[in-house]
Amino acid sequence: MSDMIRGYTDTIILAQLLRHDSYGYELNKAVAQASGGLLELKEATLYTTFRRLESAGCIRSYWGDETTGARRRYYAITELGRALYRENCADWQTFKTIIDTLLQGEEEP
Amino acid sequence: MSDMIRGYTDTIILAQLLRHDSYGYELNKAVAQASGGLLELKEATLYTTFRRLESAGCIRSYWGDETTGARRRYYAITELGRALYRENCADWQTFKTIIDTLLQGEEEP
DNA sequence: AAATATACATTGACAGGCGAGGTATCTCCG
DNA sequence: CGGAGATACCTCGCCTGTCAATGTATATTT
Repeated sequence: MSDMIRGYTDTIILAQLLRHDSYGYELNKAVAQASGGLLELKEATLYTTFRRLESAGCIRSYWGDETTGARRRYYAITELGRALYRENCADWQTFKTIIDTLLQGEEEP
Repeated sequence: MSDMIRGYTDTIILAQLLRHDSYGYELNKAVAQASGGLLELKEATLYTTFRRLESAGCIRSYWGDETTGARRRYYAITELGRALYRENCADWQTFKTIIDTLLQGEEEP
């Protein structure tokens, strides 16, 4: 079930941008690589998430000054984005504990 | 963000039914209690999930023989349900590792 | 008689993920 | 030169799972 990913794309992207500014294509590769190829954001998801995060004021974008190759839109995390990231990480820790507890399905003796 | 829960209701329910047959209302309370009140399935979600799992052959239902009080529809996990549960648990372990890795957003030195 | 708890169920809205499709640039190979 | 493939961006529309709202019925408590 790949809708486990639901609700994490935001945080995953924010985590990457926390390291350094990045652009869609690169960020996507970084995520794929960091997850050992197990998880990759789909382009449609990636870009709609960028839009969402930007209009929420969690990231901001600017065009790179490539003199060659395709243009790149870079994204940077904002202070609001950092706050959201911290909150989401805390939520993740809590959630993890809850699910771990709930998934201890043990049969009757 | 409560759409972290997305994709786990199935597994949570299956985990409960693995312990013993149960019915909606009771199962719901059990989950709420087990999670320390931090997570509760909404009734609409609960019942639509029952429908989904049943038509997928992962659970089966039967009416309780209450002589008093409201009628109860009990659910039991099937072999298919057990298989799904095992699979989902494995997925959860994998997913947990991936997210933990990805959320290590460290700033540049 | 009314409120509360138990117990089940459906409808319709909403949001996020994503398949499919599209644009443009640059490099490499034959 | 032409075509394939990588880089790089973007959008439309569908699908699916969650959930607020609403409704039913029974039993107990006040």
